[in-house]
Amino acid sequence: MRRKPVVRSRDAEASRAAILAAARQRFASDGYERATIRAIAGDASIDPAMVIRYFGNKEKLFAEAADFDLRLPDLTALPRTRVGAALVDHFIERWEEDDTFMALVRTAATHDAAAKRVRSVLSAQVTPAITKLSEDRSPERAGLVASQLLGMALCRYVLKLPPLVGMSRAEVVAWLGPTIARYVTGKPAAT
Amino acid sequence: MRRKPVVRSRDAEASRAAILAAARQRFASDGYERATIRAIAGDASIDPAMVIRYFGNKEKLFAEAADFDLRLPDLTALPRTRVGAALVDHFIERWEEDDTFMALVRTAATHDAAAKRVRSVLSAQVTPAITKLSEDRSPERAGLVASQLLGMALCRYVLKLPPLVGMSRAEVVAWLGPTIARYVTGKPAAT
DNA sequence: GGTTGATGTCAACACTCGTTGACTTATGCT
DNA sequence: AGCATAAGTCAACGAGTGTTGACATCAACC
Repeated sequence: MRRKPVVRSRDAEASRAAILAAARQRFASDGYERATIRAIAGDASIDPAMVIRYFGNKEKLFAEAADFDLRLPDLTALPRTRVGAALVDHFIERWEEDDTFMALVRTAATHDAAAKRVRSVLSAQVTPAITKLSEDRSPERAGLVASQLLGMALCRYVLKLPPLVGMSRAEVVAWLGPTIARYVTGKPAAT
Repeated sequence: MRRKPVVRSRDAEASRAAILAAARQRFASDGYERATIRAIAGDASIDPAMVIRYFGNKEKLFAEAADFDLRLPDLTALPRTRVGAALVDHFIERWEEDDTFMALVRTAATHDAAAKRVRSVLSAQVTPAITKLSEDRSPERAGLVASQLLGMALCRYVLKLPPLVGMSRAEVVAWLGPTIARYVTGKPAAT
């Protein structure tokens, strides 16, 4: 057995991390197809062959790069009236601090594996959180919440619709808060 | 000058139309990169070279295939209470009957020209319609409407989130109607 | 019937992609 | 020092891409 070296001029872990970071950025800004292994390797100042060595193939690299956590807070601790705004605010914060999310949504539009991943995030993270807050139909409620939050993310950060880009975070929260609140605990309109 | 033939066994117009139809379907289901000219030509039973002959290049083919009209109805004729539901219903109908829309959104996620197109649809078609209904801040209102409608389209038709796919059209209208109504004529929450 | 111009076919181009395998270099151990 | 192994380099592969230009074919005119 070889001990872990103290000084590592050739550091596999560092290389892996550099590739992963570059991959996230490329997937986020270019989508799956245009984010080439060569470009990612170039950003990380690493040979393309190393990318394959460390991750097997492009699909697996994406899978690892797009593995992330929504980190939803405990919403039951909040007064009911704050739940909508809190969810929107948390989501925007999470979106803006982590490229992974954008990479996932951009890719999900054209790549099936990524779409599958989004579905599993919904059912594994969003739906359970909402189940604690509402009495019935949590899956539908979670889907509705996703439709508004992902829609805002798409329009504001991917499509960059000018009116939405120009809005402050507080404005977005003020507009979307009541919508999300109604989706979580309210009712649909009478037909 | 040569007259227009009555019987056309070799019909340029028909070929153009076939290419355009095939292109819309491919762009809609595969996105820009994966919708190859060869695949489109194959679907239309036409040589790939003809695609270039008729449309110049792939970019121009997409531009023509993704040129479409939201066909927003005159909303001022409706009672205020029906505006939200009417907008949602019209949007879903339009989405389901025309591949062009899906092609546009799928591609917009990774292709800049397509994103630009979506922005121009917003400012040229949605914002004017909403200006007639609201007293202030129509661009922001239009952006909010787009965020919810495109978000639903993305989640229901592209990502195929199961709870949303399982909902009936009437249910979607009942849930989203009040949201859209508030974005068009209501106010944000007090901070 | 022969000519002409539009329509369609074919093969090839230059390029980029993901991926592979043989090779070289550096590092930590004995 | 010498060795074993991990880390990194390099060139190439086969496949697929958009695009081009030379050639063939058909329909309408003289």
